[in-house]
Amino acid sequence: MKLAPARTLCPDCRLVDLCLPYGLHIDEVKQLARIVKNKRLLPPEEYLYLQGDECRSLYAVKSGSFRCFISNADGTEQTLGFYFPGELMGLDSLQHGRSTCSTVALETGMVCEVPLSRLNELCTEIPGLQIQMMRILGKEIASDHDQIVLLGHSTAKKRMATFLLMLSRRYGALGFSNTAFNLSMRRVHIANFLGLTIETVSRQLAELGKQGIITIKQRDVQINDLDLLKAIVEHCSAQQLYAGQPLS
Amino acid sequence: MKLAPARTLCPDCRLVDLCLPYGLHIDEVKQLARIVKNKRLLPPEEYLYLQGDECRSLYAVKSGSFRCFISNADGTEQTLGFYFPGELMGLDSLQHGRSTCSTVALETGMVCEVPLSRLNELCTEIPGLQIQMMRILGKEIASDHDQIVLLGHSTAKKRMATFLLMLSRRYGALGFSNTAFNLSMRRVHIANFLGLTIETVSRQLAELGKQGIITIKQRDVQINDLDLLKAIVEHCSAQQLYAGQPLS
DNA sequence: GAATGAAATTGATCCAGATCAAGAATACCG
DNA sequence: CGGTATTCTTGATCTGGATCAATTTCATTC
Repeated sequence: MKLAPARTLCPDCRLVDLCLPYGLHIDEVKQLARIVKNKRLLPPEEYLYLQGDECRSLYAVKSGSFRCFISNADGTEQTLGFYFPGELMGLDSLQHGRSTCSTVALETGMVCEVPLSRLNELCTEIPGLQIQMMRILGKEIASDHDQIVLLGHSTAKKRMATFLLMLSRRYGALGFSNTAFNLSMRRVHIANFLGLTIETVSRQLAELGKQGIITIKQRDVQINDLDLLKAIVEHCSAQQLYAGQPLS
Repeated sequence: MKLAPARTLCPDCRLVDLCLPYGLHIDEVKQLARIVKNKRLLPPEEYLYLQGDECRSLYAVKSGSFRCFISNADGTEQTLGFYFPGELMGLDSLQHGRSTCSTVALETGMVCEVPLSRLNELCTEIPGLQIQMMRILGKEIASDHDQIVLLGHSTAKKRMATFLLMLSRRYGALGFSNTAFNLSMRRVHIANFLGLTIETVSRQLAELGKQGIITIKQRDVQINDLDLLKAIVEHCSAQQLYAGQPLS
């Protein structure tokens, strides 16, 4: 998922309208580009930052995808989310200047580092940038809320369907197909994100496959019936949807 | 939980160091106080705003407590969190100017309304205020992450213990006792917040009572052994802690 | 292309917490 | 104060997803 060549600056970046500069005037974008430093290329499995690290920057995803997670005292992990191009990582460190989670590259990826001190200064000069920061933070909060609802109230099937639809929407927004994509994360990370075990993830994917709603081969996903997937999310269980008609 | 008389302005409010003005100079606090409007008194069960409402303000809790929740299509609710004095409600509406959740008073409470347009203006004039906003937003994100971890990975007992400790910490921070307090929410809201049923909440509380860790009578909670409660959260199940020694 | 190891699938069993079903305690109100 | 409606507790049973246990599939390396 490489969207832009490495040295592109914000004004020429394809992600300009999906990222921090959204809504800014061209000269404001140039100002912002001036404070962005250290574009960094990360190979798969490399950590961007670790839980507890001092963290005085935000990181925008330029290409690739990332996984953010919390390590518990008992050695287990909880995946908090996945990040795709145009999204801002490290927002939780705004609280104390220290990250409360770790972030790792799922595939080769590039990030743009935005030092917080410079960003704060620029926010006072460019009101639109401050508004956009608030929008991004509000969005992060709203999406965390969605995750809380998902983990608090849903069956395994609904969690799986919600996950696939979330990927579909985000890939679509980036200009990729919203019905055929490649999972950049392993089953264990999906399981971990959805509060399930890998066995359950595997079984749910298999069942969606048997019902013809998706076709899945390892990491390759093809969504055959987006509406049915949405129906699973809106109602509760897929069985109900099929009541009275034979499957497969 | 009435901390301050109704008409107190920010500079004289007891919550000044727990709320939005934290870290500001006295004249900056006065500037902030000038944009705060419509202190509103809400009786129990009254809604501050509804899911989907246009929402161009943030609301600081001055007294009382509030519950924030999302209503699902199937009629179920997910409680996202509880708000106590000094905390800021409505942060998710920063995304689109529309609230993604409903907020309701649990008991008689007072809120201070902070119009977003004025707040944004003031943030460009007072760098400390902008920093504080970022801190508050980062804190909200980090606490949502904690909730995701709790819902994704914990037994009923651990959820219950975590909940009690969270209340203990927050009441303590407000200057109240951190070992004896009154629950302002019903069992159903606790259940709903923790992704459990009321029956499970009731049973877990009863068991903590039998073990002598807490004493609970309806809404009155007395924590007898804070360390043991912490141990339940850090380890996994209380049974392990008691291995080998008779209970009660 | 065979050998090794990691990741994913599939099957069998188990259990924590949900659900169902009474009761008990408390609050509300005329 | 008694009657009614909520809210909470407690007990009995059930079940979705976890756990345990093989396989199978895929990726990597020589």
